[in-house]
Amino acid sequence: MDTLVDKALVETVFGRLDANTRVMACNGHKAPQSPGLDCCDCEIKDQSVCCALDPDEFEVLEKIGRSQGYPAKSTIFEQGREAGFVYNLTAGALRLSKLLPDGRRQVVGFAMPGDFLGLDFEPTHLYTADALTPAKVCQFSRPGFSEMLDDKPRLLRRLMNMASHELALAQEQMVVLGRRTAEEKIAAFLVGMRKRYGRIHGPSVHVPLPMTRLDIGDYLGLTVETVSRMMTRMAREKTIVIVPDGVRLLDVQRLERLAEV
Amino acid sequence: MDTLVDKALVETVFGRLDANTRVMACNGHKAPQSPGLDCCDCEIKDQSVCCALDPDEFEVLEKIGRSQGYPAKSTIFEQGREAGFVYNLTAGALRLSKLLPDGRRQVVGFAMPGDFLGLDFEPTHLYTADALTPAKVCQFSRPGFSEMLDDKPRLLRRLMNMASHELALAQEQMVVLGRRTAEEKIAAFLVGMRKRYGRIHGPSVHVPLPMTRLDIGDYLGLTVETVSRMMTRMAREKTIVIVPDGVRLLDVQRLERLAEV
DNA sequence: TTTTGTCGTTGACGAGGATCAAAAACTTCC
DNA sequence: GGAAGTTTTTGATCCTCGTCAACGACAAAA
Repeated sequence: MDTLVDKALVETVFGRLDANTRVMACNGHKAPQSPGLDCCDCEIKDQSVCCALDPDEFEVLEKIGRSQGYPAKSTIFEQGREAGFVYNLTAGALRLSKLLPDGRRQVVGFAMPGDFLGLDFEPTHLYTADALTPAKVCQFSRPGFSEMLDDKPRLLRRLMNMASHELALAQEQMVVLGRRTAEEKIAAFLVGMRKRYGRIHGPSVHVPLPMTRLDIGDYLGLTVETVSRMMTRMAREKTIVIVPDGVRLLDVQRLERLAEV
Repeated sequence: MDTLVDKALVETVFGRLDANTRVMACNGHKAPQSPGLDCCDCEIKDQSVCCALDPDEFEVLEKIGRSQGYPAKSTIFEQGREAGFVYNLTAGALRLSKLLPDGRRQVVGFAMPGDFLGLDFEPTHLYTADALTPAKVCQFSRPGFSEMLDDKPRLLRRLMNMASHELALAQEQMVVLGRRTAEEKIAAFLVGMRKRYGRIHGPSVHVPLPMTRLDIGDYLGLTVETVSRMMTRMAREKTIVIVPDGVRLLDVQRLERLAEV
């Protein structure tokens, strides 16, 4: 089973790293030719798990990992297939979804840069990960990564914290799915997305939505039509503005009131 | 945020322990007078996390932990309150629930003997844990337990696996909440409870239900009335029989078809 | 340019489950 | 044993959201 962790949490967990640490990590080794890791160019290296490592530990990581790009709409891994890797998303956005035999679908999450997938070590993937935008990941072979975990308890401890934070988010999503109205679901979704983007690009009322209305519906337990209706209603009521590729939040307070715990 | 782990998983993770290990753990120390741990009498000591420890490690555990009984309907800990302990349920059943400000409630899980709560280290509890039956827990102070984790990577590794298994269950519950009909939800619930009891007491078509219909409704995102109606309908259709304190499953195949992934 | 496909929006209608109300069954406690 | 409270069941009615259908906007392909 795969685990997804939040970049902002990584930061919390590891503490913001100073420039020194970063340079050490980057200078501690020669960037290998492709395939291999390309960490000096990594957009999020100062926030990802990697920065928890000493230079020598970093060298091990590099041996078992490599950078990999995926075009939009491509599949990183598929539900039911053998799980060979652990992934750290460094750019782009992913949709994580579970499919029922009759075609019904539940989106269990959206991954953003800094998120980690596959921290569990189930033999097969329990959901499918598709790229919503062109995406870049660092991928590590499971046996190698697992061995490394046994060797680096500090790293393991942090991943543990990330996993339990992920569980907290999943339980919060249960409340949304089980006990909230369509309007509240949309509000909770928009506020949640804003929060996640805020951690990466700083707070803003502009919320990019790389996923379709269908994806949002499958995430919130609604149909496309209901998602569309609710969003146009919110736009009519001047709570949001629908813009290409996302929304602009006009009345954040109202949305937060609708979404409040 | 609190983590709940499945006893059967512990067993999987640790491997079934041989009698030798058990005796060692139990003999490795003198059982302290109350308050303190009372491990020699523990019903599930051969399956709980404790058995992952050497005798000397066990001694540390005993220093920071103590056994504690809770009567039915009492609260072990409450959403929003400061989280001072980590809990290992050794007897009874708990309801784990989140409350919205307006009174709506979502049950995020039911804990059974062997389950672990509070593995995360959030400052406050994110849900309330109430005893459905008289319950017994081993509770450990967080600072002490945390220190121990830093010291025992093998223990940490196992707890990590338990946490990510818990996340997998949470994601499966998202599918139930978001994409299943009332009938399918009940079927999934009954099949799931049967599976959990089966791991503790061996497979049986008799499934005890220590929670009320209201609890079940709050777990599945339904009202009491719908839960009651669906269960009586299943009884009318000879799929189940409703007995005092639970149900007897007559047509497991049909239930599993309704609940299938 | 036209064609084709995907995605988003809107409307009409209906069903599944919620809500409201009340009685029955079961517990708990004098 | 009876009284009071809780839990479960059942019925009648309502309403939110799903379903079905059609159209418009937009992008990529021909």
